Amino acid sequence: MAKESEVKLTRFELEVMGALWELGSASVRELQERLPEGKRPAYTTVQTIVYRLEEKGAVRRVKKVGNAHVFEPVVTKRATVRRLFGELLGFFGGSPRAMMAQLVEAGHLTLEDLREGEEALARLEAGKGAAGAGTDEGAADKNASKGSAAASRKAGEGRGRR
Amino acid sequence: MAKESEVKLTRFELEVMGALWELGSASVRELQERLPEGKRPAYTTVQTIVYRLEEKGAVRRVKKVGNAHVFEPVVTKRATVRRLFGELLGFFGGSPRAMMAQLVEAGHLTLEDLREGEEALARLEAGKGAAGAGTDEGAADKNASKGSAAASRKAGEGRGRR
DNA sequence: ACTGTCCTACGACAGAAGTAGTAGATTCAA
DNA sequence: TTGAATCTACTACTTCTGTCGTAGGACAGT
Repeated sequence: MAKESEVKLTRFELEVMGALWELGSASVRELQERLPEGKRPAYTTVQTIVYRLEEKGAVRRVKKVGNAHVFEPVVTKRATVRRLFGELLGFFGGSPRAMMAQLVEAGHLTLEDLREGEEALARLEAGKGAAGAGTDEGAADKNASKGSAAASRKAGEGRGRR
Repeated sequence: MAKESEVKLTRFELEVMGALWELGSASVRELQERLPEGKRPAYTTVQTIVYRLEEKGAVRRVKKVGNAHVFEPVVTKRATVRRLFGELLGFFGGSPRAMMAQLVEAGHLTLEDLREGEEALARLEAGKGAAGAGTDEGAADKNASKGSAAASRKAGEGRGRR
């Protein structure tokens, strides 16, 4: 079985995926508008990226709103972060410890951050043993942190004609 | 001043830099041989990468051993890890905490790893206040974890004749 | 002085990535 | 039914990356 987490994404593709993970699902235009002002490419540029992401199997179109396709992530943020984290680890001989040390020394991680990690660990310990928990994976992240305002704007809003 | 940490490195370039950070300084051949067997490209391929790294200002040639140039990193591992880590953070809205949580949940970080972080932090607390500590940066990492056996092999070894 | 080995400097290329324009189909509101 | 506003599906181009090959220079040993 072709591991979905095998897909290699470029920086820009990751950028778009990031937006998509946030929105949960979105149209090309929504994704474009979600990109930081500074580096916001033309609509068709984003479209191309989305198409390529589709070819790579990282996203898929789920429905149409108005005449626009709405895309949804296929590869999870989790799986992707895993991969990227792994690459980072590579620089430390695969030792998370060595990495932690440097991150802390460089001031990227505070005591609170570490504590949070421990708490997460505790939470995990507590709520496990039940149904298939653990490394889950499988479907797109449902952890859309912010407003999952998919399909808003003008694209298919107050249209009920016919 | 042009931030040296601004240099964008590709995956493969990072791979080579990783080898160079380990060795401290090395010739093209040494770098090539340090790459994992599976994906060890031709000598000239590595050479090209090194040249491009030189153009980007990520490495520089420090001397010649025999007739081979010896390169040394200019951008630090630390600065690079910082950048990459920052990119990862981007997926979590810049919140190290959120990231820690996910990393822990995904089983990438164990309690020991977190502890190590805390210890590093403690060490930091303890040994600070003295000479220029802190976020240092500036010169190439001197933390060559393993054998900094730069310039070994045949390239300029047992050649003392004339 | 000759020769084999190892480097360096370039030059080439194919494929990936980034960036967009265009023609034609859809949709929506008058 | 018309027209403006959008989209989609291509097509195109330029850079960037990954990969090498080759010609010619340096050296070390014979």
